[in-house]
Amino acid sequence: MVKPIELKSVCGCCTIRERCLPAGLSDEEVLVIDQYMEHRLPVKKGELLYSQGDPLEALFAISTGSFKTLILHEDGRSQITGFQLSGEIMGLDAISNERHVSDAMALEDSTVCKIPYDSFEELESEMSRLQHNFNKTLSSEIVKDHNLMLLLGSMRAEEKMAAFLINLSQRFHARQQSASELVLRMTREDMGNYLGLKLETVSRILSRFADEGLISVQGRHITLIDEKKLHSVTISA
Amino acid sequence: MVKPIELKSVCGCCTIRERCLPAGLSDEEVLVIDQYMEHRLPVKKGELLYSQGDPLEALFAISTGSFKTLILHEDGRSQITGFQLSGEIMGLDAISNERHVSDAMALEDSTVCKIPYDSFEELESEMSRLQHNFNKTLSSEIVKDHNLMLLLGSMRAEEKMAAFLINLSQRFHARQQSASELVLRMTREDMGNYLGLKLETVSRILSRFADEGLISVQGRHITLIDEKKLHSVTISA
DNA sequence: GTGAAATATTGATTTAGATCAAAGTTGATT
DNA sequence: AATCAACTTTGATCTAAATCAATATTTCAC
Repeated sequence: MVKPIELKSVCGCCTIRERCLPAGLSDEEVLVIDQYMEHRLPVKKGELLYSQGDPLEALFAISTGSFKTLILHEDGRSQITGFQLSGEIMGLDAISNERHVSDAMALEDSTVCKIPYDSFEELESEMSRLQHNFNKTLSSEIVKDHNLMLLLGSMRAEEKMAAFLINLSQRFHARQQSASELVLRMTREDMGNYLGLKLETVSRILSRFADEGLISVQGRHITLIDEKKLHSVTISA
Repeated sequence: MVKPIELKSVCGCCTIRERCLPAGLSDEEVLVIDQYMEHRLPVKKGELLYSQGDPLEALFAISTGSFKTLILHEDGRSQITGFQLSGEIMGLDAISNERHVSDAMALEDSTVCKIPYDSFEELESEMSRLQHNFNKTLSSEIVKDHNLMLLLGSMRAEEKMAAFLINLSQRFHARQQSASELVLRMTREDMGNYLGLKLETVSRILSRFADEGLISVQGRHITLIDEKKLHSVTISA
């Protein structure tokens, strides 16, 4: 009889291991991290994983599904700061003052892996590779945010929409999903909020792109038809 | 004769020590970090500390003066991602893929302290307090960026300008400078770029604020007169 | 100190996207 | 399968900010 190896390691056998926090770690290291985590907790569509003001207890990695994160202004306005897909880490903005400053809402029925932040910092000091990864994770978030600032600050509506679709396409592709058949999980209003546009503008521009043969639109199912042309929209008025 | 103590520790005696990377570290720890740094390197107004594409060699802390950081889009557009003051760390976005993705330009004659990134990561694994601080530093940058997204995505021009002035005022105040007498080091165009506005709009709104008695404007010297009213501009149309 | 270049202000006009409004469409729930 | 609520599309109109344009002012190099 063959002896089962590492039955206990959930991360070790996870299909997204190399696109998640344990990327590049040894099996032994992953096994250690594993012990501190809660794996694949279900979150129903529309549920909040955490909200503004909650004390930081843990970081979350998306196992399956997707989320939106948003911050609230005192006058009631909100800004969606990102749409997160599998392998992406949520809660990073809470490290700053040990309280969440954003809400994280599931866009579909999802599962997340949870690691207490205290444990995480301990593991970090024991595994320099984990520390290195985490610095990169945080830095990538900053780069991503800066790119969104460029989009929000200087792009026109069509350019924003094209950039958004291309970005989603690339991220789906990295997850072995189709790069051209996009199933959007967010509303037109969410897209607009994220891009600094009104929902009507989002709708109009999707229709226009469809008229021009760049994409086809059936509700939230969008097919990229001419990705090259779509890309050219993002770099020229 | 009195024996001088810790003559070698530059950070140890630095007036901004507690608002900089060594915040909260022991004198011994600071002394260690000190050995790896180059202190108070001068950077002339208009000079680039690093630019997009440069390999990440070091992180920089501003000792005196100020900088703007900006990213460039392939079509020539740019977005200023921040204005940095003393004690703030620059180069964080380069950790992600070990290359700078932004330019950092001195807005006035300035001095910076430089720490090689390799050394920094080693120090981090030896000093858990430093690691903790650095996680917070990176997270704060993310929070700051998210707030700018809210501004760029959903605020009107007047609200943006008011929020900008209040933010600068607070940061000057934290540095023992006047919270009401602001000496701006950036052009109207820089402000506009940062806020997603054109320079004419920046100029007009400053004039309007002055007409309404909220501020007074003499070129780049701006005095906040009615800060309460100014704040109310940021939370209501 | 002088002149040129860079920066800032103000006015007139235009326009991209917001707002207001009215149907459609989708999908969840009973 | 019917119903209701949430979401989406499309049209007409409005408006905040951009653009175009003309001076004014500041700054810096010589």
